[in-house]
Amino acid sequence: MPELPEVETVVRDLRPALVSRRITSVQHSRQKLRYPWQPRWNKHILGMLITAVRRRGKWILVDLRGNPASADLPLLRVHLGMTGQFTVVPGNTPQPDHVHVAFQLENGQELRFRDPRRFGRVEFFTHGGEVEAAMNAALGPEPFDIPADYFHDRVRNSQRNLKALLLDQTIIAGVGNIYADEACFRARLHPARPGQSLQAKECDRLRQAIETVIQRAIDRRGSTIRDYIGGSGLRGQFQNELAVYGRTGKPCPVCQTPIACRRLAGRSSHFCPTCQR
DNA sequence: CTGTAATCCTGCGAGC
DNA sequence: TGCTCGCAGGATTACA
Repeated sequence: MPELPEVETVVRDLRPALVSRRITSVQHSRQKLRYPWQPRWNKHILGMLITAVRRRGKWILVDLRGNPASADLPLLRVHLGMTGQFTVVPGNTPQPDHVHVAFQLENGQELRFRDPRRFGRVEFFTHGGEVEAAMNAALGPEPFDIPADYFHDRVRNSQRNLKALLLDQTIIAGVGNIYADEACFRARLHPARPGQSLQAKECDRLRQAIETVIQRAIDRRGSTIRDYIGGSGLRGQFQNELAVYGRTGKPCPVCQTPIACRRLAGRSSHFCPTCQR
């Protein structure tokens, strides 16, 4: 499940391969994504130059420049959903199943969006600035610079449990099920605790744990549980270092108590009943 | 303001 | 061995 570390890895892989490249053609499958690629976007994007590849939360942003350049800031916005893969390969690489959009580049490389479960999306906007402003308004800060007083306010004034708070993209952008569970474990906090039950010290421990877990996962190129691969097709490595996620019944790495699994905020939530209070 | 659940979808693994 | 079925969950929407 691509969360911030996985998306960041894709962006870092794609950036050197895409920036300063021109899009020479586009293909899309007839199979409909949840938010389908619109065929009318093809003629807009043809010949455009890729000027930057960025990330915000779990969103991938590809900045484009038309010829002639305009003030419109055309933008390609991609979300990997559950099983999305966004990779650059040589154009003659055989097409696997479930490739929904493919962009050919002038250097013979091909940018492919593949997504077996079709939860993902690839969208084009002629006026990217407005879209990005709206997106930013709906997203909380990145995990690396969560203001302590902001986090304190959002968490300690809420009756929602920690799991729900961490999954809420308007509070922090980029955390999903895996890293929410891992952050709670690292902070030694039970994911079912209501936000308002946290002491200031605990709240800060959680904020720190989120940052640390996300950073370490980025360092290991994310977690490949099943489908995730980076922008150059490589698997992640952080799945080998997960303490609780997907480890139901296995011993806690700290105290050996079997890891428990419960549904919280509609998601399976893994935690150590002994370490996490 | 909350929480819960349905929706989209395919592949996999548990269980029989 | 082969089949069915439940589950995995990011974001959005609906509804209690």
